[in-house]
Amino acid sequence: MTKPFAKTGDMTDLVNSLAWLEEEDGSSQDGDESPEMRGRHSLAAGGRSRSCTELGSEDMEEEEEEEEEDEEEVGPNGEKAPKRRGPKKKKMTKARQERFRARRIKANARERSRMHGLNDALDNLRRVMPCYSKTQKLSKIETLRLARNYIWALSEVLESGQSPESHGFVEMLCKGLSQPTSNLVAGCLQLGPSPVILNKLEDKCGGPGAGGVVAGHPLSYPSPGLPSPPYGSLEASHLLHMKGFKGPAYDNPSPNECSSGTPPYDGPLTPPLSISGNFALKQEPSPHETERNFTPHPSHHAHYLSSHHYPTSTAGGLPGGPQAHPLFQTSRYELPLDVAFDSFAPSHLVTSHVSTM
DNA sequence: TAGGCCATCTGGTCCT
DNA sequence: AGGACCAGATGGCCTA
Repeated sequence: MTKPFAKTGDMTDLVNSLAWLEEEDGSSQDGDESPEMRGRHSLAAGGRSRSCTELGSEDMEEEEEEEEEDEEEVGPNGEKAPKRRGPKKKKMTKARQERFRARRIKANARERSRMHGLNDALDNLRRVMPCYSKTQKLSKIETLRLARNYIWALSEVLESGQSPESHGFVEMLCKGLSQPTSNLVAGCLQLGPSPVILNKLEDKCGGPGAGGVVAGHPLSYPSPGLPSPPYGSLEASHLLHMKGFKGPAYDNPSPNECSSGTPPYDGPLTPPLSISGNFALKQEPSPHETERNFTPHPSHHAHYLSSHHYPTSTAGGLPGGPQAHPLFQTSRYELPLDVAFDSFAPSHLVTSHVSTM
């Protein structure tokens, strides 16, 4: 942080601050600093410089006051500058300084937890996005963009009966997204495990096989000189959604034709207004808990496999497509996927909404 | 090594 | 006075 120093630019302040810090340094910066933080700040220089500047600013504040007390500021040319208006700052006594410091520490902790809350919310949002992957997280900005597009696209589905399998749907999803994210979304929709989608795409692209789909599908968003991304996943709930969807212009013959392995949702219909209830289901445990409980869809395996390479380094793709990978046959996850995803699916909202229309 | 993304600290502002 | 929110600054990590 340079701001505080910019105030005075005096190195002696830094030295003083350092001295002050030496006394307090034992207790890191905040008493409740998380292990992560400790890790991040294990670099003494980084953490220390922050503390220094921070403390420095306080010390400087104090010194400034002392210096300015009852003195008229003198300009560079010796002329007297007008006295500073406004209420005089209170003298920074030691006690006041400590209180100030304590408040700052508390404020930092609050700010940290506030940001954690924000990030948790963002994570929850990621989980209901079409291309959720635990390992390949969308960036914050991309998550928000995709969310916006997703809402937009779903609205279109509801209002105009546009098929969620249509080009338009994917195009809406990808609007304004970065190339890699667009690729990811397109890849998800192309290579998701849902036979519905695969069949449709195969019809459109003429030719079975994921490779063909990727290569030839008009929805792919090719990076110049790079192959289309490859694998990704359509979040299972979204597949459910698509399966169950019966919009006005939806021509999917029957849900039974979709044999993705996930039965159509036939539980109690969620009223359209149960958004909160729906998301209440997703009051997922803290990230630490989800670490343990995570129940990936097969498509998540694809993501898991590809995540470390996505998006641009996946030059060759998986031979035979993600579904051919052994991991899809030997899942190490035991929870029944359907259950997990039924309770997981934000698609209930849309599905039930549509089905009651 | 540059650029993107992120977590954190910080001071300012507004509100209670 | 204190909390919430915000934006700027900074430095670390990762990837192309």
